[in-house]
Amino acid sequence: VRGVAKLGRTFEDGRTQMVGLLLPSDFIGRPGRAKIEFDVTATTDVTLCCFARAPFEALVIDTPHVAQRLMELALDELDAARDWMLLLGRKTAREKIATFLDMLARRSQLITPKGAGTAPAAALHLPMTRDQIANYLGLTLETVSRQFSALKREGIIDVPDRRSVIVINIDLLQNATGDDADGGVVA
Amino acid sequence: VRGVAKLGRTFEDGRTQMVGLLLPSDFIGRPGRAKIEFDVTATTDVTLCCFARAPFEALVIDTPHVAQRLMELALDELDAARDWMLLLGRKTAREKIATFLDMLARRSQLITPKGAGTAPAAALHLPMTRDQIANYLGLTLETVSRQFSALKREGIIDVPDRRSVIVINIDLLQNATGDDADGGVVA
DNA sequence: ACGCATATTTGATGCAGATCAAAGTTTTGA
DNA sequence: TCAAAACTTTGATCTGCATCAAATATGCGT
Repeated sequence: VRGVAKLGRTFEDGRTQMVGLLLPSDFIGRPGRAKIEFDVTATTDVTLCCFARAPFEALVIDTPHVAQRLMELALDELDAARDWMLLLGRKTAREKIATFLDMLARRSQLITPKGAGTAPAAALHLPMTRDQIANYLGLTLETVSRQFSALKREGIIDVPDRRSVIVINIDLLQNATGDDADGGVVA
Repeated sequence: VRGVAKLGRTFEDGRTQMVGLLLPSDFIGRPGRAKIEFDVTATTDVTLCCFARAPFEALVIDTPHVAQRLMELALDELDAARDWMLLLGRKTAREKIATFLDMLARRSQLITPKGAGTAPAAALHLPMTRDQIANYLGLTLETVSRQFSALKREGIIDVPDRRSVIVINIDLLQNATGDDADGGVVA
């Protein structure tokens, strides 16, 4: 209902990889499965809304719309997971950071669209530490820090404090993501 | 219905990443979405079963079980995608190859469980070229080839021809995957 | 305000895997 | 059966990111 949590897994030897971000309205767990195979860690104070399993499963079976809606959520998450696979498998450190910041920029624009028109110099709040960002992107915290510094040196972003980023040049940032520039229009 | 296809995406500069393998009984596309944002490429001859969108969407809305079943499929794929993220983000080349072979070994055992008991020296058929394996694992084809050679040198596998792998020592192979050894039993 | 704990930046170095290059090997088709 | 094309292996070298290490900044409790 409220707060941010992360979904991840840890190897025996300490390596960790975050596989998803849980935001308000997301679900944890699934009907028909007693356990989930990932760690869920709250990154802020979190308010949960719990359902007892048996009644909830009954609800899913009885109410057509519920299963339908859950299916849509699952498919959305699947698409997001696949985008993330692309990032983890093929992007460079710089592209990963740029993609991450661009994602935050887009999301915060959705949240505060009345901000400043096309939103030049939007200030983003980072919801996590460098360490957590590194886990999310499949990097180390040092590399994350270096890429932040590099983007700052190039005048693309500014980092006034450790939890904020100001995007100075969104075009250059998007260039650095490595994604296709066009809107995906294909013949 | 029949055959194997891959789901992936290609960057402008030629980099590609496969994000999923489509096997018989998997779905392509989703209700309520006209396009999908990934490439679908057949790797073998394929037989498809098509549904017209409008009637199918009506079916999903009307029939409770269908949405429920699709949700389960989507959630299964989501779990698989997340496992894959772990592999792409944090595993070494050796671990990726071992994981891939172990996955094939498990799957082929399901398909031919009557093979040879605990299946020592199971011969696996590789459904793809080194190049495609590399795309799947976020590696280059040369690295894939080298890791195959290394595992062969160590006597863990044998590679009689380019489309087959014989697992000589499944325990050593699983050790090399980097996954937890235990069956996931936690207090 | 002070000192400690935690987070971040920056530097130096090493290595895994990418890239470049060339030599096999298997398949295809005439 | 032979040549051409496609795929694979192997070698040499390079590079980006991890790792190791230390200095600096920030926030927090007292």
